[in-house]
Amino acid sequence: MEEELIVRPTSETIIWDTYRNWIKSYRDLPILCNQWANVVRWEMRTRLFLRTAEFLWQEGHTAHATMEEAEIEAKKMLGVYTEFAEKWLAIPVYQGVKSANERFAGALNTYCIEAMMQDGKALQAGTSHFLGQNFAKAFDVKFLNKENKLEYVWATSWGVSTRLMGALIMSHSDDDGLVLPPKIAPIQVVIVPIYKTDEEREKVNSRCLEIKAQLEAKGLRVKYDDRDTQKPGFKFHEWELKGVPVRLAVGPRDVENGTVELARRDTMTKESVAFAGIDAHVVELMDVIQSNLYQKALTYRNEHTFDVNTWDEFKAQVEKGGFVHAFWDGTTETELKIKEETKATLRFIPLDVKEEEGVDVYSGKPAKMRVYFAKAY
RNA sequence: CGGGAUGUAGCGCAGCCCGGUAGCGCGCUUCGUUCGGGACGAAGAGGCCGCAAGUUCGAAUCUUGUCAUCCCGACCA
Repeated sequence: MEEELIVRPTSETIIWDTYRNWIKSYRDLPILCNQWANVVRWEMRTRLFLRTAEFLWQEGHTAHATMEEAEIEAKKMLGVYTEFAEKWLAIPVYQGVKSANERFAGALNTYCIEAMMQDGKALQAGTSHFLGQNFAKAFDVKFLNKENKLEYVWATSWGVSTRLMGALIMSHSDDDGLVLPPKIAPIQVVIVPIYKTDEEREKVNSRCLEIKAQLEAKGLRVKYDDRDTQKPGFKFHEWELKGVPVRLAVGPRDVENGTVELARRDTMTKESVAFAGIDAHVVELMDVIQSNLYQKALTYRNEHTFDVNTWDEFKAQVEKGGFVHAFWDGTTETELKIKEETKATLRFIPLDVKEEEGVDVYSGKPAKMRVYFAKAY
């Protein structure tokens, strides 16, 4: 091949090989490279969307002159991911730090956001690593600082992947299909006309077009399903399956009465609303649905997070699913034993963990904090 | 990689044990009646039975090989 093809599990080696050539002075710092790339992993067992042998992800790599600056960057990106998950995908996440055992190889700290799926299993939704000077040393990336001294750079890397699509699906969907938060729904509103005769169709059609124009003027993404080949009931189910947040149905009676039938995907409720002011009503509803989905997922997550104090409780709860919040003595040994006996992994140490006195739920040794365990994807 | 299973019409499956030249549901086509929550009736179209050998008068069915897919088993997005 003329072009070099690189198959990789992550791009650190490519990036750092390049950084060595790019970074010479403190004036070259900080530096940030962001890319979307396909990466491959050897997976014993794959899982659609959540664990695939090849996946598309976004990865960022930064290098800094100081440790502080790199730490701030790593946490900043965790914040960006948190905001995206919660505000856009409506998926509540816990922010945490991985234990030494779960840490990314080569990182000093691995920050993560962890979500709870509807089946009670945890899912890591994104990570941000504080790499310290490890990669700089491994790839010999040094710079001259203001004092004219040679120093290794401090680094971070962070990423999210198409796994987020799996998280989205598993967080909100129900037996009727996909449920999409308005902010990311490709179609936010679908309009379905109802008619029997050509005459009715004519009337209903112009009303629907009117509504569509009004909604689009407000910046909404609207689909007018005027297919004459499918009947209304069929269309209702089809758009529900695809997760469209709001459906408007307009029939002869509505045109007559100046109303529109409005159905919400998140609550599966229907109501008759006035045609006048429908645009403002729907715009407002987008926010209502967005926050309702988040709230629902948050309630679910909270109801599936349990404080546990004994080993028996621990085992029983892990079996049932959810996050288990328990004292940990801080050793890898205990962490591995717990995993061996329950298949639960230490998901994270909360970012805002508070020190408190306790005894480890497994070893009975003194513990200084509670951490989160769960079975995970 | 280890264990288990499955490949038959566009999709989901039955038939295989007890060989006789393939059937059901959905979907598709036509006509009529329907049309505010996945319509109904009637008539149709559609299949080298994963692939290759073998046994047999005859193979979707038995034998062997081969390919593919799925599920289960300790992971680092």
